[in-house]
Amino acid sequence: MDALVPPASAALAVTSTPPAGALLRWYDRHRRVLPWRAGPGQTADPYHVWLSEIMLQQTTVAAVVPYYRRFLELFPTVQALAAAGDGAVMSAWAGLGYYARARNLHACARAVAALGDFPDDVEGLRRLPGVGAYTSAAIAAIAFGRPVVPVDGNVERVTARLFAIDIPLPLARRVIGAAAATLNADLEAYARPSDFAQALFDLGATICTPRNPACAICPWMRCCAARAAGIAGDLPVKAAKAVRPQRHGAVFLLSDAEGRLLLRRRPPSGLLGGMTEFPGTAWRDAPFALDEVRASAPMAADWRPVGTVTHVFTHFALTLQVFAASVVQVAEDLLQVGFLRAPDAMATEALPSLMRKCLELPR
DNA sequence: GACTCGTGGCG
DNA sequence: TCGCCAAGAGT
Repeated sequence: MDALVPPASAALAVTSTPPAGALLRWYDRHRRVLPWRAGPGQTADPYHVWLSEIMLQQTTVAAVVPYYRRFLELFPTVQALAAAGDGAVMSAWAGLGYYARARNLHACARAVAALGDFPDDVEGLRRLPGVGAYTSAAIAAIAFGRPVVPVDGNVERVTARLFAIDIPLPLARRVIGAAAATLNADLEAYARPSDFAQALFDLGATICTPRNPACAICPWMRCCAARAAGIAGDLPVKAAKAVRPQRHGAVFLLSDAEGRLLLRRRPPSGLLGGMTEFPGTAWRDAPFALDEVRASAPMAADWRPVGTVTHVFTHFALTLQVFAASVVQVAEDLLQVGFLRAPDAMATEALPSLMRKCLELPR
């Protein structure tokens, strides 16, 4: 690769802005109906837009929808969310992943409640916890009609293809971002920032998809450089990913005479920060031998192996050996850091999916 | 810029 | 089966 002549230079010579009108007309006809989305010609509630945007970070629409509905039931307004307890918020978020989002969500709600309302421009929004470059632009465009183009994975992909930018990500971010920012130079886009942003999302989600893009029915097929070159499906180019290490651990399901289970709280930050878990060993590269496991158990008991749980995190895979035991009474000292919960109270605990898998093993 | 940080669905 | 992927942010 010749570093002095970036491959995108030729593509960027495509100076004509893609016609926003074609995309907007397509959007008016084919827009997705989503619970946080306002109807045609209506303006969405900033609280709804913000909540959905936080939930949608690195998360599919299908996964978000039930959580979004539940949050609105539990916390109908940003003030209600601000006034809620940490446990209620983390419990409602449990299973959705990336739990720093939930902690920042709560902090952000309190900040907005203190301000009185959401800031209505990019700069103000950008200062809120959990609101970065993308999300501030998305809320500003969708909820406040600011003429900005939020660059998420969809817009990144659409833009890389439109201009045939074949610089590998993440190096290509700046070039793609600069190209994306030109998309609303078109007056029709400038006049409908909210619809234009969401049209780009919908295009990326339903036509300009990562694999097998449906170029034949794309409203921008005539101005797409990648399509013309027959390489749409190959863009954007991504850097090779690191290998995912395999880690190991053991967890203990300890129940007392009343059937209550011993839980503990994880540290407030880091992996699964602030979430509930069953006590267990630290996680390490090597599997644990049985005698090691018994020495790590929270208290002496008749520990039975009940199975194995595998779980894949973003940067490592985890295999947990799960052990169960019943005792008449849980040792007093364990309740210094841990606590007991009845099985029917597990639904309202902030248990991450990893721990739910442990709980669901037949014992 | 490079890491960290979840989860479930899909080809 | 398994790697890839999803409306990224914080450090």
